[in-house]
Amino acid sequence: MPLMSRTPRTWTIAELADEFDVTHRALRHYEQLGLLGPERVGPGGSRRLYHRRDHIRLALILRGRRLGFPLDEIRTIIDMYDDQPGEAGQLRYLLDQIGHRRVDLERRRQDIEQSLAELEDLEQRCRADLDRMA
Amino acid sequence: MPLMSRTPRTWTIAELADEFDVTHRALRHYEQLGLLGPERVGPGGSRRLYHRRDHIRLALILRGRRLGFPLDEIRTIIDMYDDQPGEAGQLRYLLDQIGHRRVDLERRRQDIEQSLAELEDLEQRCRADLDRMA
DNA sequence: CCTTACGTTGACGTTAACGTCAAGACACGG
DNA sequence: CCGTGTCTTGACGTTAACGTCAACGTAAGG
Repeated sequence: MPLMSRTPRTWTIAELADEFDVTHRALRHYEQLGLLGPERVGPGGSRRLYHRRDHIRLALILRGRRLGFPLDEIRTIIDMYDDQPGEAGQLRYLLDQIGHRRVDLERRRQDIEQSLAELEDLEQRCRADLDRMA
Repeated sequence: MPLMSRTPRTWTIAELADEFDVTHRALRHYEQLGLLGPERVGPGGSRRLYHRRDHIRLALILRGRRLGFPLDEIRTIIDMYDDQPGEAGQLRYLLDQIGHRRVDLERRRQDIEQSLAELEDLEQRCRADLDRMA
């Protein structure tokens, strides 16, 4: 009975695109911008092979996209997770970046909660109007 | 002593652009897309005059922009607040749209909270690393 | 009257994030 | 051997959201 490590899965471009519902083209685009780095296999290294790392990064990319972040900003963000800096100065710099990110995200959360509140308010008024008509 | 209504303020394009830190060009753009509708004053109606309605809408526009919504989607959203439909069918349609919006916003909130959680996790690890080094 | 400030309308330029061909390599079933 | 499917690399097209002139009008101050 194995102790850890399930089948070390990999993906072809079609499988990955399928699973995340993005196009082949988009994956190539993310790669050109340095967001993904699939292995090259086959004759002359002509085919892309995606590993768990890419799978994880793609999920982060798409979440960032849903939140409206530009791709190059997304890259610097997810790179923060991958690179484990060993030097103190780098660590401090990273902590600083994290701080900025947090401020940004918390502001967005504020915006969203405001929007939701106003939306629910509008909803109440609509329901009231409907009730009055019935 | 007046009962209500403070000075019914209006804005020139420069004042509005200044207050919200956007460009004259952006305001014209929003107008072309139907997001703003300033009054026209001066000789031959050659100058724009923005009222409270535009002021409010602009705030909503910018919040939508911060959240990454496309401008035409923002327009349909803020139009929901302005148009008070009197007919039952329209009201039901509006309630339906509100539902969609809510789903969207709640998903975004989820994304953001996930991001924040991971960020704080990373922050902890960084601080731990720093402490270990000191 | 001349400059300066503020405003106007085109109209073309730019960036981001892909979409959309075109043309070709490689493997496999029939 | 031939078509079908999957993949590759260019390379050009597209949309959104403005930026950036250019050219002009008007009002105010000196």
